[in-house]
Amino acid sequence: MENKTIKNNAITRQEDDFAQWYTDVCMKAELMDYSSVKGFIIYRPYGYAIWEQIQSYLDKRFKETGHENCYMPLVIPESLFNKEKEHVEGFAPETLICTIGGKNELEDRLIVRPTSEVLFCEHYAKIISSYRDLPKKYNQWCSVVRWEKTTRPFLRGSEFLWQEGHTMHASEVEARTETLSMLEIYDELGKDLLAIPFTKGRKTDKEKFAGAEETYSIEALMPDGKALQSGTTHYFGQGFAKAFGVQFQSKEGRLEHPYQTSWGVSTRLLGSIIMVHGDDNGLVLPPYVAPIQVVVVPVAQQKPGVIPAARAIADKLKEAGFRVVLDDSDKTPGWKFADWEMKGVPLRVEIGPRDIENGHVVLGKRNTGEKIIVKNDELVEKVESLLRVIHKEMYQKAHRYLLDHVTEVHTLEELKAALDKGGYAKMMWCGDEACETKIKELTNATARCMPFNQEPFGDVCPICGKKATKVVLFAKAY
RNA sequence: CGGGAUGUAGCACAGCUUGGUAGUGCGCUUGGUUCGGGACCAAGAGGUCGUGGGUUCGAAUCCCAUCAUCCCGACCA
Repeated sequence: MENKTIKNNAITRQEDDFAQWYTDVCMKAELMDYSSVKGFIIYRPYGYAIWEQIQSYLDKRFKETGHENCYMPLVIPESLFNKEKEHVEGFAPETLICTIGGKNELEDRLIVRPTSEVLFCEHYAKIISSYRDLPKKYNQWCSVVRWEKTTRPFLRGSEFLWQEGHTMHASEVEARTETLSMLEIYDELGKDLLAIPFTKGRKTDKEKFAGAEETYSIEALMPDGKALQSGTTHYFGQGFAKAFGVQFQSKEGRLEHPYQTSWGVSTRLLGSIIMVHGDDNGLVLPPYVAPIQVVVVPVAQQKPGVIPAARAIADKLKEAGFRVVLDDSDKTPGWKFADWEMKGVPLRVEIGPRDIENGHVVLGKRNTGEKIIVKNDELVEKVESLLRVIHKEMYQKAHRYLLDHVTEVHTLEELKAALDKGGYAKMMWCGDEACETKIKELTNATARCMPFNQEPFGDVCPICGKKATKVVLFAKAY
């Protein structure tokens, strides 16, 4: 038999060129396409459908926890944007500004929102006057624009889709609780839907959001050893409220500034999913975020009875609540197998004359390649349990990788070695930004976060030798 | 924004050095045979050579500019 291992639509192998592999998957799995403007990508239906799954999970969680959706304008007058100093300095270098309306030059130029803090503040100032008006817990689903210098699909775009929650609270405690509980929801998104173990922690002052008092993040570790910041929550204190004149009268009759938070995740999550789970055959989607959970592939479909049997199986699974597609296109089965593997569909049902005769089907697991024969009357239960198993296996695989790539370091040499290996270098840190900067200069790695489980394993900062009290994770980042 | 690489049919590429009628493979269309891991035969369709300018009788080919993509560095979700 002739060796036919050369595939028509093969993608670059991960070990040959991980970055090219990533781009190949984005394109070949039909997640996105490039547009004619740098950094602005087309979210194709299959890619957008993954985002819709994330949206529907989060939207439900947000509403359950008392948040309301709204929509703010696309543009911010420059004069308004300039009110909070740190915020402006943080975002000014990457704003897109509209200077012409119709045929006239604008007096107050319009910034295409890079984030909407100032718009929410302006509005909140109008509608909040009493403690009875608090808390205000708004969220919006939208896109934002940041004029990025180098861009990559999903990971860093000039425009990206996200949700941004903006809340105002009467007390500091309540706002701080909100900041942490939204981070928790993001973490659960990883556990429930994306099969990604996130590392939760607080950002150092150097890495925090422009204008925030505290920033927290979920970080995901990619197979090339780089960390990807996948979502952030911010505690603002009263900074923005003061800058924008948001005030309320407390129960005691005092005039006070409310305490504010904001939080967001973006389509960058698609990048996390692609890299964390993907393999040399393409995308591997976690079952609960997969737009298509089961694909039914008929074999020898021209033979009488095969298509109807395949359709009956697809219908049965749809009725049971799974997201199912029947592929009765006139490609060969081998082509379909490879194609749906590229698209990362978690479970495949093969059904041909032999199966029909025996009253069973063949199930193929995308994540392991394993094939399982299942009797027709056990199919629904088996699909349900297999999706659960696949999710668990994918989470555990990613979790194992994460655990294998956290290295405790006590010296600069160990830090460098750990970063060369890839993943997080866990270090005791003195808290001085100068040491952080030095690490960046020497290794190009940044402080990803100070993880929540702070178990000191030393008391000397490897950089300056002074007393170290904080556990920090350093890594190269996307 | 600095350094490097690449833009020729939907995709992958050859042709460029030495200027002279646009090529190959895959994909696509039609018909037929096939179908348990990317099938086969036959006949077809499809390209202002990224874009703009220049040199030339003549430019995919030489020159300049510009745009895009990828990689490596400085900024971010």
